[in-house]
Amino acid sequence: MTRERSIPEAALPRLALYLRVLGELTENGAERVSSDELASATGVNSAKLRKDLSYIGSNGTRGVGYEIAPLMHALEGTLGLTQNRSVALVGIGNLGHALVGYSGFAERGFRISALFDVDPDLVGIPIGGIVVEHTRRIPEVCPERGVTIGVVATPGQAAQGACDLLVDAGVRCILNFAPVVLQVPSEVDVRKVDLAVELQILSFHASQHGPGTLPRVVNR
Amino acid sequence: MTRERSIPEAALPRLALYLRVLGELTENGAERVSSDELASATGVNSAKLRKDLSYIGSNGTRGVGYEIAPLMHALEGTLGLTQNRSVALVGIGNLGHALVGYSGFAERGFRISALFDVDPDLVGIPIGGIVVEHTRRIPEVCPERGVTIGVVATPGQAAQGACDLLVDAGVRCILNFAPVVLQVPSEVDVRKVDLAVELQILSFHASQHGPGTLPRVVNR
DNA sequence: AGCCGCATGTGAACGCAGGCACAAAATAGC
DNA sequence: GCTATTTTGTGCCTGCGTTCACATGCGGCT
Ligand SMILES: NC(=O)c1ccc[n+]([C@@H]2O[C@H](COP(=O)([O-])OP(=O)(O)OC[C@H]3O[C@@H](n4cnc5c(N)ncnc54)[C@H](O)[C@@H]3O)[C@@H](O)[C@H]2O)c1
Ligand SMILES: NC(=O)c1ccc[n+]([C@@H]2O[C@H](COP(=O)([O-])OP(=O)(O)OC[C@H]3O[C@@H](n4cnc5c(N)ncnc54)[C@H](O)[C@@H]3O)[C@@H](O)[C@H]2O)c1
Repeated sequence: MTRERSIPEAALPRLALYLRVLGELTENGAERVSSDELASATGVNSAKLRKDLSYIGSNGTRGVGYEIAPLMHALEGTLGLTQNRSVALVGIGNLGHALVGYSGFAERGFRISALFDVDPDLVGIPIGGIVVEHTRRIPEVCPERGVTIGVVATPGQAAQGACDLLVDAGVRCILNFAPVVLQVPSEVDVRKVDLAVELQILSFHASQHGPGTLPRVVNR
Repeated sequence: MTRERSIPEAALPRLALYLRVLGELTENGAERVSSDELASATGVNSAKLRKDLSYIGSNGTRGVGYEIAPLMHALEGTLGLTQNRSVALVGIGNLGHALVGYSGFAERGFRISALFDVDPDLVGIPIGGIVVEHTRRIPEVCPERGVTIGVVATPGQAAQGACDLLVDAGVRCILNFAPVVLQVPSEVDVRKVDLAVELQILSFHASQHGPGTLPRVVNR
């Protein structure tokens, strides 16, 4: 097995993107694709795309292109999607409910298998087919259900505590929606999604675009 | 006014992070902060932090540190947060509802001022105090309400259409939650939040961490 | 008033990522 | 079987971002 030790971090989101677009192409009946086609469908430079694919082994045929099915398989293998990933969600509020109801996770092989909250009105009732457990049961329930990834969607001040419990439970990958910087041991990987930050970056660009950009009516 | 033309793109999320943490420090009664303190609170290298702050002008005092209040003001000015930003949200489903109810936007000066959907059960009823309009009214309503930023939270196949309407309405900044690559004119700035991609990146790291990482029960 | 210590601001080196352009390989056609 | 065509795979260069290390400048102390 060629365990390539060096896939650039910057390539990972693109690999996931290729995988999704390839899935769409398959639905349209395609079996092969060239790097130029896939590049324009994903908005990625074709040379960069080929280099990305080369990180996971040479799956293409020169003069022809890439066979979609094995390429998708290789991508799934690289991203670790062959083993169904089990996800625990902590904090079943507005955002948590939306995440539970989101079909996009299951489609990519992620199964939400445990829900946690501290609200007595929530604990014990099923949401999306899964009974909400009390947060204190994280260290017990997560190993039972083979949880690999933890999602933190609690209010900010509760996030570090939730994170600590997940880490205690052996979870080494955490996706954090709370607007706090989580402190974790070095072996734990945290990714943060901060929507306010996204808006602030857009706001910066809005300021730059037109210096006096106040939204003006489109002339038609 | 020193309009520094060159703030690295990579620094922007950090600037937003500094701003939030400085706000927390203010709540705790702090008035000054050193680059080392702020660096450890944000998890950023202190030299990088100082360089980031230098992009928006020299707000520090050597031997002392940074005065928090003026620094926050400078950050807000740079990020364009002094003018209250008006946000339109298209697609009021599970995710859309969560976004409407999210207080974190208002806290940072973003006001959701228009909601759009095509569902006849939604159009006309108020959600979070704002009446949902039909999507076709985007080009009319957005300029009226001074919308600067559009958020797309429709299903994938509707996202491009929603995006086009926003662009027609003069919106130049778009935050996209749908799992599609939006096509926009070059003057429009799109940021994408794809939760499935985040999970896939975590999944990759989980595969790398322990080669045979199947979640094992914590020994206690 | 002058000196000392301390934190900022930044020059310079390094490393990573992106993109061009071409060589290598495989197929199709003659 | 040989050549032409097409598309992959990649070497090399360029530019950006990060980090180190230190000079700079300011406040406090005597
Ligand atoms: N709603 C959004 O659109 C949105 C967007 C971006 C970020 N966020 C962030 O996501 C987090 C959740 O947002 P929300 O809108 O769902 O908030 P919410 O208040 O609706 O839900 C929070 C949930 O967490 C639970 N909770 C509280 N303390 C807990 C603890 N110690 N352990 C476990 N669960 C606990 C609460 O019972 C509640 O169910 C917040 O940090 C918020 O800043 C939300
Ligand atoms: N729910 C989540 O946690 C989550 C997470 C990540 C990404 N997403 C993405 O966000 C988007 C919305 O997710 P959701 O769970 O809210 O879906 P949803 O089905 O609950 O809501 C979609 C909403 O969009 C509306 N809509 C449909 N066509 C429209 C159109 N042409 N114009 C305007 N509105 C239209 C529908 O009426 C509905 O209200 C999807 O693309 C989804 O992939 C959702």
